[in-house]
Amino acid sequence: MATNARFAEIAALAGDPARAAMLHALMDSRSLTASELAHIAGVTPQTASGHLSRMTTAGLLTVTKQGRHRYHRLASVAVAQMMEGIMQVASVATPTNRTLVTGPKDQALRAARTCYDHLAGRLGVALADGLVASGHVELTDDAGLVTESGAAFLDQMGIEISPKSQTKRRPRILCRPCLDWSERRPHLAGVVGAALCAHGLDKGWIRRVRDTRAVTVTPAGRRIYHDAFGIHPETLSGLSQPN
Amino acid sequence: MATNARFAEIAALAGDPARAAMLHALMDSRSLTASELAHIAGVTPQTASGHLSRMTTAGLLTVTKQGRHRYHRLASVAVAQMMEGIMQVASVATPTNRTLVTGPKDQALRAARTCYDHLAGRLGVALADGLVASGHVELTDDAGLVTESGAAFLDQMGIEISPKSQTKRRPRILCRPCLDWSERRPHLAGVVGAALCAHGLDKGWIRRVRDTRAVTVTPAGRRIYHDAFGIHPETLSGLSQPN
DNA sequence: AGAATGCTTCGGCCAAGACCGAAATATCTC
DNA sequence: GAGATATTTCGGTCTTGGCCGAAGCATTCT
Repeated sequence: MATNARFAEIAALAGDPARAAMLHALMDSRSLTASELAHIAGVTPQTASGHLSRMTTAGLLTVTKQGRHRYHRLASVAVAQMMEGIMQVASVATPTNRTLVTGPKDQALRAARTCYDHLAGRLGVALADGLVASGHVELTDDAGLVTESGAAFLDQMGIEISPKSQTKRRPRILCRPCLDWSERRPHLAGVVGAALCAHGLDKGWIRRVRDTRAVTVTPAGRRIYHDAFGIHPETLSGLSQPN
Repeated sequence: MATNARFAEIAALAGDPARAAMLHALMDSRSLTASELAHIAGVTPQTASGHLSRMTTAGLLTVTKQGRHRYHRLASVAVAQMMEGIMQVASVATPTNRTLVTGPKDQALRAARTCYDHLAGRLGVALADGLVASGHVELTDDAGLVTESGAAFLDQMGIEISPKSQTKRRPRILCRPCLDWSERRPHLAGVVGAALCAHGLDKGWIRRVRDTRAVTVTPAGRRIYHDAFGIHPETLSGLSQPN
């Protein structure tokens, strides 16, 4: 069975600690150089080079050469979604229920992080909750949709979610729920999730923490996320530590 | 980073050919004994035993002991969804675009198969297409929903999609799109997909092919899938070979 | 009880591959 | 062109882990 071999090949590539660390680092949907990835994975450049070339030929990564740098990024959203799936399984407690040791770095990720192109962690879940509470979004574990009021709300906020490819003049636009591995509750992915994340970064409501997927909420963000999105101040206060 | 280690552990477990074959075999959401899985994976019982115990303690599988048999099955839908994600990535052509060799067994899977709890392959996609064409379902790559007419249609067909947990009296019920790895088009998963699959098996519209995830359409199914779901007869004719 | 079946544990073999040091290629800088 | 930086290739070591044969439990059958 050829498909089985390819399945195993892909999974095995994700199954090495060094490569997994690289893939995780690329989950913020940006490009990193080979040396940066080597540093992140904690291996020498030679070793990293081997890993990267294997992942590239397997179709997990794509490379863009720029001068003497080679920028690597995930080859497709499918790769990111595959990783979400693995994280989902990895996050459930084992039968032996060993408590996962969560370092400070991990704490920051649990507070707020990007998940490829959208927001996750407590912030992501709180955003989804706020939009659901105000009737702008309907969500289940399986699917989600933006209501007409939600479409109007997002439009008013200046958040564009109707790409040119949106040929149908359907009143509601669909979004994708993504089960949060740290919170075990759904947050917003898909077109809407990506738009919310991009817009937040653009407007300075949130800011990336250097070298991680973690983000922090700025004062401006704290204000707008409370006023417009209805997120409780107590929730927000835990997401703004600069660390 | 503890989470990274666990991520790699899970992915590595799925990344071995023998284990991958076992997991694939369990994707029909039923339980198989250790020896059956050993046979499927093409390894001796001892080897299989080791694999199975590792996957069980890692939380991928659960075991139910019954007499001298041990029935193994996927521990959760999360595991099945993780595998869908990996298959998704594995199914895209590599840059070198090597054509995947598709044996007869593979052909049967491409025609119609179960994907954990719902239908996939040409049949699954055709079903989704039919429901979309008749306005009973709306689908994008990101999300899907059952329209009011769709809810009425399913109800009339005797397909129950409102579990007791459905506390809200919302008129439309949500479903989940699942990108088909062989057809590269979405089919129906989630509550609705599972209900359609279970109902079809129950009514004898489709039948499982022994020892595989493949299914075939019975004459009764051919009739109803055409009359009620609007699937083109030419599409259906290719799905009924008994083999 | 004795035999057969299903499964697991133990011990040893062996190949795959992760890793690094050294050296070779690119590319940019001065 | 010389030197610095980024990345790859080569060669070799060493650990991991998949595999099976043999033996050991557990359960069921007669």
